[in-house]
Amino acid sequence: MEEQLHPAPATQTYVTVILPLAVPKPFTYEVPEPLVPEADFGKRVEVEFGKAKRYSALIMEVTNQPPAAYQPKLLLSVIDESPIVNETQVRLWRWIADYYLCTLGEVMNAALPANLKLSSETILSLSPLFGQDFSDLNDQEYLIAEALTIQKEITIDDVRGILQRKTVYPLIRRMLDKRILYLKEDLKQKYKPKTIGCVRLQEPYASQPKLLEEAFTKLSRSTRQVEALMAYVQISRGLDHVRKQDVYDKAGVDSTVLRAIEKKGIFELYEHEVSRIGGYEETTIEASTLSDQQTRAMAEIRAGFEDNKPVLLHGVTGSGKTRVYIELIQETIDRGEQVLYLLPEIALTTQIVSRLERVFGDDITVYHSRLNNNERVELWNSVLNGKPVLLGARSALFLPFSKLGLIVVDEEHDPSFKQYDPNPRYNARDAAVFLAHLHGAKVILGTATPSLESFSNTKKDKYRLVEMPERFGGLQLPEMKIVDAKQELKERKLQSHFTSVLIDALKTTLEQGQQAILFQNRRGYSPTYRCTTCGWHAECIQCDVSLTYHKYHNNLRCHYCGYQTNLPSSCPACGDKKLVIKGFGTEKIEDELKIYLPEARIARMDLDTVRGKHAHARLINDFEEGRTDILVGTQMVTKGLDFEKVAVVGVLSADQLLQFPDFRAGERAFQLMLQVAGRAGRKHKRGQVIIQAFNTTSPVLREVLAGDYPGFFTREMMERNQFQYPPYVRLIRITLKHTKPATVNDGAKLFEKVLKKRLGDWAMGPAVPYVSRIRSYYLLDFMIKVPKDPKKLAYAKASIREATEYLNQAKGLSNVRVSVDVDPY
DNA sequence: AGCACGCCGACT
DNA sequence: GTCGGCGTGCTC
Repeated sequence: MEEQLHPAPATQTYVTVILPLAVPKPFTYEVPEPLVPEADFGKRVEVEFGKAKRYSALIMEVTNQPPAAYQPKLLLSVIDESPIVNETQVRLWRWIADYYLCTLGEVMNAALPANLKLSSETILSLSPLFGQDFSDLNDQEYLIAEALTIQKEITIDDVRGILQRKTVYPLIRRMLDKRILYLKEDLKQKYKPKTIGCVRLQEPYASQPKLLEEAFTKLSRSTRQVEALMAYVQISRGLDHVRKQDVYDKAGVDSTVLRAIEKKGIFELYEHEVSRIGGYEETTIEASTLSDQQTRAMAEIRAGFEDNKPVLLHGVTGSGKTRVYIELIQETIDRGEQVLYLLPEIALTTQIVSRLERVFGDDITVYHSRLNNNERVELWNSVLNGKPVLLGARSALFLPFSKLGLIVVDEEHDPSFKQYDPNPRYNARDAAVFLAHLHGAKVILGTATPSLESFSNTKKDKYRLVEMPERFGGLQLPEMKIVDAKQELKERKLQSHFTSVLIDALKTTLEQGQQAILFQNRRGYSPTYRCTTCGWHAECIQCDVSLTYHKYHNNLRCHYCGYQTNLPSSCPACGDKKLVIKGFGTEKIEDELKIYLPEARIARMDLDTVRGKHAHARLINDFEEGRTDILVGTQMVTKGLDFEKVAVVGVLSADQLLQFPDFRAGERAFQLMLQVAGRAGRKHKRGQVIIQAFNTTSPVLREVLAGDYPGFFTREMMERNQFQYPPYVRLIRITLKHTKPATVNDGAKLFEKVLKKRLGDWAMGPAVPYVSRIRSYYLLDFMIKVPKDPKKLAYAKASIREATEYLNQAKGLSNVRVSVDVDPY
């Protein structure tokens, strides 16, 4: 028997991988012999793609089947020791890619935290946590660390140069794991503890106010110290925590004074965690027993779960839905299964989170948009290791759950569960239902104002409906009032945007030491900069929209692309200097309110004022602790906030909500008004809701007034049926874009031809959208209404693909971009 | 998504 | 004569 020097391997191994790019299909690589044992599903691998690009790709399949048409490249390395995703996750990805018409790579991009997606250009720096102790490092790690002490920042390509080798990802991953390296962006978001410096009295003064006089005597040698103590006493009335800063401001002292008083045993300085622990539901949420209503709801929910149906929990604000969730979560944890609790992003910073944290302690983790990349990876791993409860916004859907038992989608109706702009344009609520199906988990969708989609699903017995119509503890629903602004205008009682009814109510509120929330929808009513002579107004140079005036920065900005410019001193069109700011934004409301209620402390909460990392929490904290009387804000004031002392809630202009040019305007208006109304009146007192409107005849207003969801549902469904809108049909919006208007037009004509040939009058368009140009791209929209039938949906999607291919094969039109939005919101 | 290849205008 | 504009097609 002759001996072979190089026995050929019996079979060659290949892997198909997803690349983190918008390439339509998976790619295949050959696995070099030594890497074969490591190459498994769900691990990342380093691959060369194109001429010199390297990416970390994800293994989808290991096979012995060589590709027929080409010779695959070799895999460079296997990055992970164990898989970072499981098969269930990838099944969800596939469903999303298929349902929402995008590539797996795009879904993967949305799903994986940035730290798990290394590429050649990724910039590395030395971790601030890593000292100068190089003794634990091996030779290669040492070389990189040394280079970083000299250069501060290097790219992964630089690492290749330093080490004189091509495969560096596994090494870099190990160094990231060991906290030697950081990715650059992490440094931008340094960890800041969520605390504010506060001051309080030490014992015995804290519990015996009578002794304060003695304290004043003790300090009498220093006037500044007396002033500080006096300031403290004045500020502290009715507050749980007094900020050092407030004492500094009021008494005109600095920290040395406070520290001196601390030394004398009177003050104590401490850091107060900025948690928004509210007063109201504390007692109800943690009550050990369920109310009758909650008990009944639990039974109905269980019955729905038994039948394997998602449950829609329709409970008015204050009915104690959270208490029910807690019960369900506890049961799930006790079974040793995981829970995913989805909330709209903005609601993640509110009281509901701290409530759940108090109940579940370390079992709960919050997945925030503000986490940095290392924290994200840590969280990813903790879910992988079986963390029981995960609270997060829509992207939390992608975390590596292994044994999910329950998904809670809170505020189910909220439009922010739908992502648009970057693919995948998925709806997290709907994807959650599918994810639950994959895990055999239960789903509960909760809201005070169900979306028409979900509610109609209960009518079709696709979902099970559970109702909680009463507020917890017999709380009364607020008194609702619609004020006719047109009438007041006639009677000359209207003061700019405020009716006399609203102003009077606010005055009473302030006199009684209560608080108020005013809601102003932002969309379409932002302040613009106009010339009074010729009517010119400032427009974005890249988008077809007016620029919005921002008082805080004193400049003009585009809300679509972020473009900003200074105020022109004279009109660019006619040269006149009579330029004015026109509009009706929250900023303007705030200013004008100060005229009518000069003594009120007013704060504004909108996209501009909550931009900073802690700004949002701070606004809420101030309001909660009584440092503000009136909170003026946009949608965000409607989300998950409960304040005890809110006596009045005002909706400044219902007209704006109702007149919005969208088939969902009525639904949105109904939801928003009821949500804001839910903020009024808590523990002791019945609240008041004042809705101002010029046109008071809309049926939606009547339904809001009566809190009549069934009436609203029936009427709205009739309209949707009449005009063929969801939930009666499925909508798909297709947007074509190009930098040249003529090119999009030509493209749209071609696209239309194919689409209409296949889809007939399901297809509508092309139409110029409301905003016709964004970031220098001209847009044209098609809308497709597909009957609710899976086969027809598949046919419609195939037709869209065909039309897109046809368009991109046409000469001169290949770079017309086509984006598809299934179930647009 | 990148990136190279390739074919037509304003410049040393 | 070349530099460079971006339209086109490909990447295992």
